[in-house]
Amino acid sequence: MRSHTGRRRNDEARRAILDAAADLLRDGGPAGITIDRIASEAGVGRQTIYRWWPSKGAVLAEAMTTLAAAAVAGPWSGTLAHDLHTFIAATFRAAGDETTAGLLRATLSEALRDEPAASALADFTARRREQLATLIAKARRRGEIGADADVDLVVEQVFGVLWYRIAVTREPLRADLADRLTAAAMALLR
Amino acid sequence: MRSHTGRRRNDEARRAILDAAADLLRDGGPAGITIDRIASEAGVGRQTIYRWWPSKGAVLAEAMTTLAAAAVAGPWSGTLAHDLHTFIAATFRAAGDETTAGLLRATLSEALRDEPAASALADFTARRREQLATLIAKARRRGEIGADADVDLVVEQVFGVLWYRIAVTREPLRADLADRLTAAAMALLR
Amino acid sequence: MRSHTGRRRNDEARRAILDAAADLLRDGGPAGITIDRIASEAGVGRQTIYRWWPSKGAVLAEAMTTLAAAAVAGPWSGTLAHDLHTFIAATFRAAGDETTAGLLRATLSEALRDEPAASALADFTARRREQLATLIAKARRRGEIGADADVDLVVEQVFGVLWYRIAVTREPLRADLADRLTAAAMALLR
Amino acid sequence: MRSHTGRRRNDEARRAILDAAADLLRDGGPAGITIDRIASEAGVGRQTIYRWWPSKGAVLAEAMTTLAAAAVAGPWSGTLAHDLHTFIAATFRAAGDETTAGLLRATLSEALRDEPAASALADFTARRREQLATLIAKARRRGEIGADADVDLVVEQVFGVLWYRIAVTREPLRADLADRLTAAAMALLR
DNA sequence: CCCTAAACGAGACGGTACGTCCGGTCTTAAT
DNA sequence: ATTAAGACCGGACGTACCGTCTCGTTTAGGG
Repeated sequence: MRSHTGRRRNDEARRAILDAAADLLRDGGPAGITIDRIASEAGVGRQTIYRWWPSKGAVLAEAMTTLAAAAVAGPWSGTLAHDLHTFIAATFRAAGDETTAGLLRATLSEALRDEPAASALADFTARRREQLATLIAKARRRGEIGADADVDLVVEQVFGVLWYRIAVTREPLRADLADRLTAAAMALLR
Repeated sequence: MRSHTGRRRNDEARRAILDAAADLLRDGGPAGITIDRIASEAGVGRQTIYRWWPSKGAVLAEAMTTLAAAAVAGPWSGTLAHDLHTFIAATFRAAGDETTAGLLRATLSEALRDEPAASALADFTARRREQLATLIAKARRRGEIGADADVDLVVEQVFGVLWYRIAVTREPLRADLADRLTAAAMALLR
Repeated sequence: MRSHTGRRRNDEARRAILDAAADLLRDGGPAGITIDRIASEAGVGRQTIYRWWPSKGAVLAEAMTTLAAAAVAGPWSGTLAHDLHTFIAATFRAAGDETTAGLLRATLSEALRDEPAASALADFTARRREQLATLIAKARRRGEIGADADVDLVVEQVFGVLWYRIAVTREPLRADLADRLTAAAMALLR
Repeated sequence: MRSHTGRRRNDEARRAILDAAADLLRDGGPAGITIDRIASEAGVGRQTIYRWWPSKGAVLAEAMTTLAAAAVAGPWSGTLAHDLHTFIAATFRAAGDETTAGLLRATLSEALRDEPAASALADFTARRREQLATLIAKARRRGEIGADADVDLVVEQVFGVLWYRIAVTREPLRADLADRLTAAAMALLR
């Protein structure tokens, strides 16, 4: 039994909801996710979900963000080729996990039809792109790459391939794909 | 009023359904699409849809395929750099059209939760990848590119960036993006 | 399993709904009645109820009318004293049955907060008053009662006492009450 | 602003709650009454209501009792015909007021589905019946009426007609109805 | 030429999920 | 200890869709 927190938001309930969303995705796939099921799995009233999130997609997006935030790469060596590979490989490894992949798919599916989910997903992905862009920008400041390299395109290629596999082809994200993408990125950045 | 065709499939009804799906997408976005609305917009009984398509996603996928099939590139010059640009630019131009983009989004959203839609989308995208791969393979046979070029990766990068923009960031697909992608692809293939 | 009737209203479903409402009242009292429970007890989708009745109260009112219509009095002797007693006794006997009484209470409770139920109840009770008034009017035409007798008041007294016991005091409707009411009515009409 | 009374029950809050219940009834009818609304209209926490009343119906019943207690009849002349008319006319006048009528309806509606409200209503109506019965009993002791008069039935007829109009037909309680009822009662009592 | 078979528009049906509203319980922080 | 505030769990409400079904109509094409 969860203990009441009076007129403050109950953080245990919040975590129970996010966990329940992730659990249900792992078991039933994105189709079987409903607010009802999340609520009953979390032992929570439906209203408690609607009090804090505007829609199902927003819950999924937050669950996804939480899970993905756990998967940070590093440590950084200071060499672009190496750090790029570290970043891409870690990203692909995390996204390749079936629970996370399911979460990404379900969030994307909601985002495609629900505005709050769309902006939550946009925030999340923008932050990820920025991380990668920052990594490359540092290398540029170190003089490792040319001033005219199309950094934004490389960034979009990396995440483009990631999401294309996750959402469209559902091919597994194997480690060698990260290697090949890193090689291509280095070739383009010089 | 549409005329009855007795015990043969009524092709006018088929087209009316696909048109209605596209129209509804244009007006209301992917969220507002329902079988009911497609049926009543097309002046068709719901059963007529279920008789010929297994699910809403399959209707959307066919509507998308029909629309996308109209947008063929060419003519081919026989030079990779030029033909690649022709292909990518035509593809991006077609996908950049708001009706088509909505159709892609809606189909993807359905495909993420519905098996028939998923395989229809997989077929469609596989065919597109194959077209691009064939284009490049011809250039390889002509000796324009190295034998060890990572053709599949280039193909995935092109469509990855396309779908990433369509589905995730919703940034417009401007012509210069096609240029930059072509340049990057040529750099990787050379 | 109930058989489909295509695009015609399914009368078996209608009866199942009314029966379910009556059954639930018998078992659980007016508090435990919900549209959900009626639907699942009747083996019916909730929408099927909303398609044909504007509110829960309207369902209850129809169930009540159906049940009450079954309880007709008679035969008529042509003597006011006797026929009045027949009518009142039959009415009280029917209303005294616990299922019917529960239905009357539940309908009244809904009618007090829901317009469709209120007008359904008003119709039903108006018809009942009219039956009694007609009975007395015939006796007047036969010269059994005075021309200046306050017939409407007698009618209201009879049904007033009935509903007062049903709704307010919940005292049982015993047979001797019908006798006493008949005697009082005859005294006022004579 | 209401002043705190520390660890003693705040009687101003009590009155605010009863007033709020009556106000909401006047404005929105019995359907729109909720504990939430009563609380916020009274500027009171919900728990303060539950601390002192077992249910919404009990609040309504107390509000009703309070309002009805204000409407006392009299003065008494000592003649049955006159005093009976005084009582009935005052009762009907009070119940004919729309706020009071709404309160009676709402209380009855709750009483039909909620035990505490039912017994509060039973108490209230029993007290009213007793008042009328006492009035008639005094006349009997004075020898104004026969020893075998069916006093209880007359009492039930008076309140039966009152509640029947309030709850079932919603016809207005006009003054002439009180006159006719008094005449009928006198005729039955002799 | 008729008669059966299939396709069609229509819409009722059994279900499931939605998002809202309310009831009754609990805790906090202020008085 | 009582109060205002408000989060919490539970559950009913009325709506929107889904996918299935049957009806009555229309035409095609085989006997």
